[in-house]
Amino acid sequence: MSEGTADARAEYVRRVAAYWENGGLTHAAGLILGHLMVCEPAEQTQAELADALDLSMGSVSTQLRTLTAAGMVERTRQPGSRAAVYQVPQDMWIRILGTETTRIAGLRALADAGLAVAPPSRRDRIGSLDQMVRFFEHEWPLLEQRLDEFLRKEGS
Amino acid sequence: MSEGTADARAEYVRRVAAYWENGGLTHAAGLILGHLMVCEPAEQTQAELADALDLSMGSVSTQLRTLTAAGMVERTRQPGSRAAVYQVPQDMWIRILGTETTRIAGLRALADAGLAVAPPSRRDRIGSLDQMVRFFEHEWPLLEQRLDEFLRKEGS
DNA sequence: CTCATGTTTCAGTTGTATCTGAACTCAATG
DNA sequence: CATTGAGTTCAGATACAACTGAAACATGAG
Repeated sequence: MSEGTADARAEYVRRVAAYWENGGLTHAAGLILGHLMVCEPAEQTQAELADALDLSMGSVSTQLRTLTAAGMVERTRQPGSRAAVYQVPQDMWIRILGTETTRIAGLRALADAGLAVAPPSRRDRIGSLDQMVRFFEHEWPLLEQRLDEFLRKEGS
Repeated sequence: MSEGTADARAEYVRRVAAYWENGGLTHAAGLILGHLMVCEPAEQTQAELADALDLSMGSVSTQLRTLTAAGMVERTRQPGSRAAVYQVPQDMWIRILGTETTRIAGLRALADAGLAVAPPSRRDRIGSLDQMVRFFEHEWPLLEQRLDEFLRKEGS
């Protein structure tokens, strides 16, 4: 039965990896993320990850740096232990949603630059982009606010 | 001056392509999308796109199919003309936002599957994913509703 | 029905991202 | 201050996605 569970976990890890590959991560990064979602204990060393996922230390090192930079993994050093441990931060999703602001800003830049080069008589296309960006510039902060409230009410 | 404008447009097209490449599209698809944002007329044939962007007909054909499937480009056939023309639909952004629902559903599946394989004592990680998904399952439809209102008020 | 134009498909090429393994750096411990 | 284990870096191998060009296929016009 414990083997069955191990298989199920491995299968789950692959599913998570597949999901995130569509989201721009590499396969290895997805595997790490999936493993960190269900492993026991929650904190894992690079060696443990490499071993469990059958990846080289090099890959794990590189991907962990990417994931750490993206705020999807947290590195902590337990005092008195040489090895650093990695885990998914509790607020991973809040961090990810925070990056949406950057994407909206990118669209804002595209909309502004577009106005400058669009044929003067036919600005409807850029105009509709501008409209959409304005909507999100207004709504996204409100949504983040509601998320905060939601999480506070759930008491986590 | 008209050359300056042409250059500025080409530059803009590359910027749009760069933006969408981060969003998962290929370079060629991004170029097409960028061109269709500022070209005159707004409707373009495959041959015009291939010529303006220096792409092969094969690439254009393939990418247009992808973009059409994603709802980011619209194909129309003008009667009496053999060539089909392509353009960005006015409601492109609404269509794109509609696909978010699918992504949320994907996360829901991951959360549910995760509960089944997580170590019973340590469900906090999956729990926090589940929480986030619940939030968006509730909020996303409301956001789409507000978008509808917003667009109606702007009278487009 | 045949021709000409427009479009799709696909085998092959090219370019690039990813992974590995080995050499290297760093830091803690005896 | 030498040793050992952890982690990083990078050159080379591999795999894969994207693009091209040519050939097959469609469709409207004459």
